[in-house]
Amino acid sequence: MLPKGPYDPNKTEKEILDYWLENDYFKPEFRSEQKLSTAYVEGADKRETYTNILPPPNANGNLHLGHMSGYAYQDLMGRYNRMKGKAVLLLPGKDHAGIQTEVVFEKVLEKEGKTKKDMGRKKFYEECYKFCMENSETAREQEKNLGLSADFDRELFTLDPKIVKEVLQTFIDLYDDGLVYRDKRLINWCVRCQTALADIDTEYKESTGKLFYFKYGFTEPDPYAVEIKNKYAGEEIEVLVERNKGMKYKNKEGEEFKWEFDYYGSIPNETNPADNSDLDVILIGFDDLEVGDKVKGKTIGLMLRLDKDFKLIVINPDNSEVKLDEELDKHFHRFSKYFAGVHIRLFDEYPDDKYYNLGFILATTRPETKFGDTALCVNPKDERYKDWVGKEIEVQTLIGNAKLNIIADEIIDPEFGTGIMKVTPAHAPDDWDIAMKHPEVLPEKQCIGFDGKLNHICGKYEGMKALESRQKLEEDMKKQGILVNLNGKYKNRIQICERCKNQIEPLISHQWFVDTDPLKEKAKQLVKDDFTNIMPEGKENVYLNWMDTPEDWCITRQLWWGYRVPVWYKIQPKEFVTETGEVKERFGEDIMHSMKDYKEYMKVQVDDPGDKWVQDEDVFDTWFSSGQWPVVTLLAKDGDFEKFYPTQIMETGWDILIFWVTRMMLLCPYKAKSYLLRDDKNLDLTDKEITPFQNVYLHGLVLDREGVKMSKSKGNGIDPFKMMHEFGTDALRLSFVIGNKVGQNYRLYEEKIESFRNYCNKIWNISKFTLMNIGDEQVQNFDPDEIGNNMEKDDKKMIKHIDKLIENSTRNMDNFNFGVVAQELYESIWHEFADVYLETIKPRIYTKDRKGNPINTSDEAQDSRKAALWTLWYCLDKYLRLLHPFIPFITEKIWQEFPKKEEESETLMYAKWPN
RNA sequence: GGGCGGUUAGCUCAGUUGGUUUAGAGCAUUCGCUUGACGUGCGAAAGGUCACAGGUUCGAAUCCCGUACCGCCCACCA
Repeated sequence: MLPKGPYDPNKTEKEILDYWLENDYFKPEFRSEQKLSTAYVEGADKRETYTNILPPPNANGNLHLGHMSGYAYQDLMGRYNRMKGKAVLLLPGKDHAGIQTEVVFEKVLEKEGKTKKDMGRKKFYEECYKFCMENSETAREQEKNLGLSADFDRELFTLDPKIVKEVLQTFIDLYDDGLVYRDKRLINWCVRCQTALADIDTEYKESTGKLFYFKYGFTEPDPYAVEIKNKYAGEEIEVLVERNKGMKYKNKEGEEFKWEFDYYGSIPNETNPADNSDLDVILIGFDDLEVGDKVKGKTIGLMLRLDKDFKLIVINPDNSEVKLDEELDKHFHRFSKYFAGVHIRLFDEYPDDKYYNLGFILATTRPETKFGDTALCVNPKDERYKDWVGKEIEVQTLIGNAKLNIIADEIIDPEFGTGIMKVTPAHAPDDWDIAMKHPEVLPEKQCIGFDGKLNHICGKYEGMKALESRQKLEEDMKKQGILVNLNGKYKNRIQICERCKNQIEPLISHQWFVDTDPLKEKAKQLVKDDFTNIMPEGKENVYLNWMDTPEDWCITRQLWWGYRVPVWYKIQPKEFVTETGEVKERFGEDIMHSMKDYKEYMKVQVDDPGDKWVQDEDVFDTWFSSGQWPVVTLLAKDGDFEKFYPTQIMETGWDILIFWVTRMMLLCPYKAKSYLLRDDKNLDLTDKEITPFQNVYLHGLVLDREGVKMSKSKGNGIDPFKMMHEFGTDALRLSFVIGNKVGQNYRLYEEKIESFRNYCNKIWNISKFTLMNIGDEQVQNFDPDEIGNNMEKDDKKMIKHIDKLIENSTRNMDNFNFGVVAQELYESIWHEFADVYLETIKPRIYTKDRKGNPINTSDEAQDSRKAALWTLWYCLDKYLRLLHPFIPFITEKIWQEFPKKEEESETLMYAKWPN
């Protein structure tokens, strides 16, 4: 008998959980003596295995709703497969989560007034390990409370010695196979975290900044420009209006465009000292002019162009309305778009000859990287700069003169800025690529250090933080006449660290990289050939697209928390920047070695080679280890790999498809292969044997009521444990699943969970009603044939309905349509079974009327009653089985009281899925 | 710039290889109900041109083409 009153989840769950755990039901090795149990095995266990290596949550904090929703899916699939007769292994774990944990733990230390540096590497590692172990314990309890039927004795931490051993071995294998290498390269550097980051560990943020147009002016003033300046500065002159609005020009592609300007003229009867033609004049502040008019104005400045076609700027002194800044800005942009190196000098602002030099105008958002420029680059098709390509120029900078090559590359967009770019290979990814393509461009001239400050090659700016120096540079460039224009509201996107949100500084440094090309090929093919199937289907494209990006994977991080790289150097390598900004690494005798030469100074092995050898300071990217998770977890216990690999499913959120699933698909097939070939190099392995999982099920993210992703910082999260306490774990689990489909985000709020609490209570009451009416009857032992003969129309209809439901449910479970299954069950049990069937049979099953007089006493009525009771029993039996994967606690509790055949499984967990 | 998803009742969402039905559920709304499992309930009601426009079909929310709007991911912006 079930207790009276509404369903009490808190009490029941504890009782049922203990029951499950005490009996080792969560272990794949569980065997039962009961013949109807799916764990009943005669002789050796030859049950098919079903394995799900669970995504390990980060060991640095509490579990949240997102974790819980994943567990709900993982567990329901596990329980379903258990009921289908498979030996089910759900293998739990906890992730050390490298950089994230280091950041979190540093904050913990900060509160205690301690720092990482004070503690030292060893102590820090130990303390952080302890911190993670404590958190893991809490998380483990929470996982258990959710009813997650995982084998907790097999739980692993990513820094567990057994795991570490295998992860390091993978690195060594990759090295031996030439798939990892050490290289000096431009990487994303987080100045706050003091580590390199892979592209994927960075984000972009919208920002409004300044776009600086500055001049790389030639070292000598242009004599003609000086001559014009000296002749006309401040003069009143008469100008002949030459042309009017709408003159047509041809642009660099040969297309005609309309060059709109206001007024334009020439100085009659004068000789241009530059080339003996009339000197062109830009007129500002004159109205309604006609060609042929003569006007008087004051010369206020000179527009200089790289091709020496100078233009004098003349303003109408009588027009007080003219806004000079706007007018000049307009002209600057018009001219710079079509002509090389246009800039404007105002006679009174720039009286000295030295300002009248020619030079290139460049646009940049990061003037502080100027000191690292090693070339100028233009588009090869750009007519404006064609003649300059291949030449070397000497230009003025804020800290002295510099020589720069002018090169051409398709990557340059002629439309951007002035169509000419400064190449700063040590501080910008595109520039680095250009330097790699053009051997004449020096790639390494670093002017910003790992501390994010300008270094010694920046002269008086040394020691300033990159961002701080920008203001100072702006002032100085203005003072020296180098800044020719400034767009103060330029919108761009800045790259930031995913973890700490500080701006990324691209820097050159030595790191270890995985040559991903061959691994990506394999990973792509495994999915294309359906050895691994990704759900939802649409995400397969995302996966394949990522596999097509050619970039190698930077796997070293300059942290303390993680797997220390198993590489030893003869003398500790230390990066430094030479007098000229070149990045070097100190190896023994201060020599830069090629990769081949490295080997003399470097050993890749786990054990310490002894004196004079120092271990690499770096640790591996956390994804390098979690990317091997399905293999290394199974290698931790003897025989597991052989038994459980490849696994059947990887269930995780779609948001980490790129982060994690891709990495597993890169490393697991490789790792599985290299493990299997350890003893027998000639083994012939099939793709089916090495792929880590047959299916990838990507669940949606949990959103709040408004459709916004739940997060700590927004404070819109729901505490799953509060929900479990208030409404029951089954209700919470159901709320993740019901009416939801693969890959789709879904909104969650209390009322939803509450409604499933009500549903559980309904099931409770239906069961109470059923058991109460069955009473002492041995329904389970009734002869179905005899009952069939006595059945009435309602019974048959109900049986037919439930048979159809079973068929649908099984098909949908197999097709991963769990939301549909749960919803159909919901509607069936409530609106068919309870609302209709239960009500119609009441008159048949009661033995007494309202007054207590016996009824239904005739043989015929008794037969009919038995048929109804049997049907009740039959249906509830099926419902309990079908519902169990979704709401395990309440169904198990009812199952315990439910009339069962003698050989039936004692636990619903191993009761057969109906068919 | 490349890709993906969504658009169905007031709100949140299902709709399972096109057809069992008048397109369903939950929440909210209205009316009624101490009916012997359940008020965490029961009975009833109201609420939808399935984004828009075309096509395929005996038949379309479902398949195809296009449009609009919303959301997301990736790449790039000197």
